Amino acid sequence: MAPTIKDIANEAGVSISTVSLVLNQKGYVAPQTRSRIESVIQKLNYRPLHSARKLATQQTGNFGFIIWEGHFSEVELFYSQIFLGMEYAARHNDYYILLTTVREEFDPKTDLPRFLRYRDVDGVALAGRVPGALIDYLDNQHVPFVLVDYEVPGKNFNCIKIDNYNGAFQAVETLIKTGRKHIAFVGGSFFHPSVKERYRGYTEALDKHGLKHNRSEDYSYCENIETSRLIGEKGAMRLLENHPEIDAVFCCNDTTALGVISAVQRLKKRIPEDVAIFGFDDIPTAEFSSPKLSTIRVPKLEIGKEAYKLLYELIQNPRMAPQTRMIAVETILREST
Amino acid sequence: MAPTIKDIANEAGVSISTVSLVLNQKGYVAPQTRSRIESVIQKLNYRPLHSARKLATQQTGNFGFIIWEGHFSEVELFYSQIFLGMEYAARHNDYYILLTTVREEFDPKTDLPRFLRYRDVDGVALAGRVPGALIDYLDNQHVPFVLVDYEVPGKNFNCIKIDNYNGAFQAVETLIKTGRKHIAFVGGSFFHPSVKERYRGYTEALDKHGLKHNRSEDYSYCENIETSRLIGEKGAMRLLENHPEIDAVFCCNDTTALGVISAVQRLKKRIPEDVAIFGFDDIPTAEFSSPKLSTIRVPKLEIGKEAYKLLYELIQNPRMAPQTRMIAVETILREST
DNA sequence: CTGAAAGCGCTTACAG
DNA sequence: CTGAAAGCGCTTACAG
Repeated sequence: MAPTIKDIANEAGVSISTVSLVLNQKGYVAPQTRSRIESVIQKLNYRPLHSARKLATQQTGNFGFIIWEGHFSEVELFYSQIFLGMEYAARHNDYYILLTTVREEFDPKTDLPRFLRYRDVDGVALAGRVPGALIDYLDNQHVPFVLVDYEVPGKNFNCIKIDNYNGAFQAVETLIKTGRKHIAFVGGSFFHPSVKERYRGYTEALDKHGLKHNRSEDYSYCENIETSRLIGEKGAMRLLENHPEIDAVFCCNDTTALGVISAVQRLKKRIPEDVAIFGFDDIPTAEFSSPKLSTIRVPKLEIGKEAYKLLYELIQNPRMAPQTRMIAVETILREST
Repeated sequence: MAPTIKDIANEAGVSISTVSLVLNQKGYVAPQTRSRIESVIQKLNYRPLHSARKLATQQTGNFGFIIWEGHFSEVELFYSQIFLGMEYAARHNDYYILLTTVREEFDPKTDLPRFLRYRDVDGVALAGRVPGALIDYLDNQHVPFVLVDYEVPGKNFNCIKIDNYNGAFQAVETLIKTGRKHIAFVGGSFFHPSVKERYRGYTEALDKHGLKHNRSEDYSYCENIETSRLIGEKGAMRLLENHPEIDAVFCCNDTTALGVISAVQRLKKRIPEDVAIFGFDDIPTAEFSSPKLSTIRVPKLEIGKEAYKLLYELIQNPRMAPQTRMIAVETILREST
C-alpha cells in the first residue's frame, strides 16, 4: 500500500498537521522539523492522495476542455494543439484537463458533460464555436469559464482571442506590397467571429491602399458552412473563371487555402506567379503542401497556456472582472506568395 | 451550495446509508422508500461528489491515456480518434480519461505523468509506440495498462491490435485481382510492429498468387524513421525510376500513400491507369485527396472503445490473464485503384 | 512552532 | 429493510 500522511507523521515523529503544513508550504515550521519531514517524504516516496486533498479543500483540481465534436475530428489539427498547450501549463500545478466533446444540437438537460453534471471541475475552457445553450448554462450556474477563439457578441465573457484583424491586415498588405492588384477573398462560416474579423482586416487593408475596386462582392466567395477544402476549391473556381484578372487570394484559413491551391492548379495557373495564395492559422499541413503555403501563424500552444492561466487566475479571484486577452500572430512567408 | 447526501436523507426522512444504497443500487431498499428518495434526488438535482466517493471507495475513477508527443501532434489524426473512442465509452460509467503526452527520451524519475506520480488513475492506455521505460515502470508498479496499436515482442501484455496482416493481405490481393503484376511496397519505421505486419501481409499475398518476383528488394522502399509524406515521395521516385514496370504501390499507411500520389503525379503517370495506389488506416484526408485514396479502414473509435472495455474489465478482475484483442479492418475502394 | 480535533461527503460492514 | 458508526486521507482553524 502506498504510504499516507500518517505514515510520514509516525516516521518523522510529528503530527499529521505538521506534515500537512510542510506539504502545503503554509504556516511556520521549524527548519529542522521541516527538513526531517521532507527527507521522510523523499524516502517513502510519499504523494498526497488527490481525492482526499480535493475533498478537504473543496476544489476538484480539474478544468474541463469542451469542444464541438466536428472541430475535434477535423481533418486539420488546430484545437487539439490548443488543448496540448493547456495540458502543458496544467502540469506545473498538477491540474488535470478533462477533454470532452459536445454535439451541435446541445441540450443541457441531456447532453451536459459528466464533469459538469458532477461539478467535477473548477472551471471550463470552451474551444472554438460551442452551443449557446452551453454557455448560458455555465453563466447561470456560475461555473468559471473562458472562451477560446470565440466570443458572443454583446456579452462580456472571459476570452482568449486571436488577433484576426491585424493578421488579415498584414497578410493583405504583404500581398499588396508585392504588387498584387486584384485580391480576392475566400471564406467559410460567418457564424464564427474569427472569420468576420479576418474579412474586416482584408477589406480595411484594401481601403488603406486605395484598392477599393477589389471590394466589389464579385471578389468574395463565402458559404455559411464550416470551412473546408471544398469551399476553397469551389470559391477559387468561381472567382477565377469570372475574373481572370485576380492575381491573389486571401483565404480565411489554411484549410480553405489548400482547396484554393488545388483549384488554381487545376486551372493551370502558376502559383505564385499568376496567383498568390495566403492562408491563416499555420496548421501543420501548410508546411507540407506544394507549394508550401504562406500564412499567418496562430500560436496554438501559447493560446492554450493563456487559457489555462486565465482560468487559474479566475478561480483564485472569483470576483475578477471578465477580460479579453488578445494573442498576437506572425506572418510566415513560404512559396505560395 | 450544492446539496449533499445529508440533505437528501433529511428531506426524505431516512439515513444517509439508505440514500447511499439507492445511489449505488446495492442491497435491499423497500420500493416505496427507494422511490421517495429518488424523487428527492430529482427534485434537488443531487449528484454525489466525485472526490468523496473516490476517497471512500479507494478508486480514482480515472484512466490515463498516454501518447508520444510526436504522435499526438502528427499532421494526420489517428490517435486522437482513438482517444475519442475511449472518451465515448467512458461517458457511460462516469470515468474520466486523462490525456497526456510523453517525450521520446522518457525517464521515469523526471518525466512521469503527474497522474501516475500521484497514483491518480486506476489504469492506463498507451497509444502507439511509447518509451520502453514507461512500460517497464507500469509493469513493475502493477498499474493495470493496455497497449493500443503496439506490442512488445516476447512480452505478454494486454493489448488491442489492428489486424494489420489480414488488412495488408486483402489490399494486395485486391490489387492482384485487378490485374496488377508489379506491386511495390513503400513504408516507414520498422520500429513499429504494425508496419512489420503490414509488410508480412504484402509478401504473403504475393507468394500466394505466385508473384514471387515482386519480392526482390528492389520493389521495397523503407526508411527507419517515422512515416511521412516525404518517405512516400522519395520511395515512389526511387522505385518508379528504377522499375518503370511497377503498376501498383501498397503503402504502409495513408500518410505515406499521399506522398506516393504526389510523386506519381509529378512523374506524369496516371492514377490508377498506370499505377494503382493503396493506403492503410483511412485517415480523414484519404477521402479528400485527389484522386481519393483506396485504403484499409481502421475503425479508430471502436479501438478506443475496446481499449476502455479491456481496461475496465482489468480493474474489475485484477488477476485476469493478459489478453490480446484483434480489431478487424475493412477494405475501402476509392479512385486510386 | 506544533498537536488534537473537527470536518470535507461519501461507502460499507455490522446490528437490529 | 434501515440506521449508527467507523473510516477513507487529507486540511484547517484553534489552542497552547
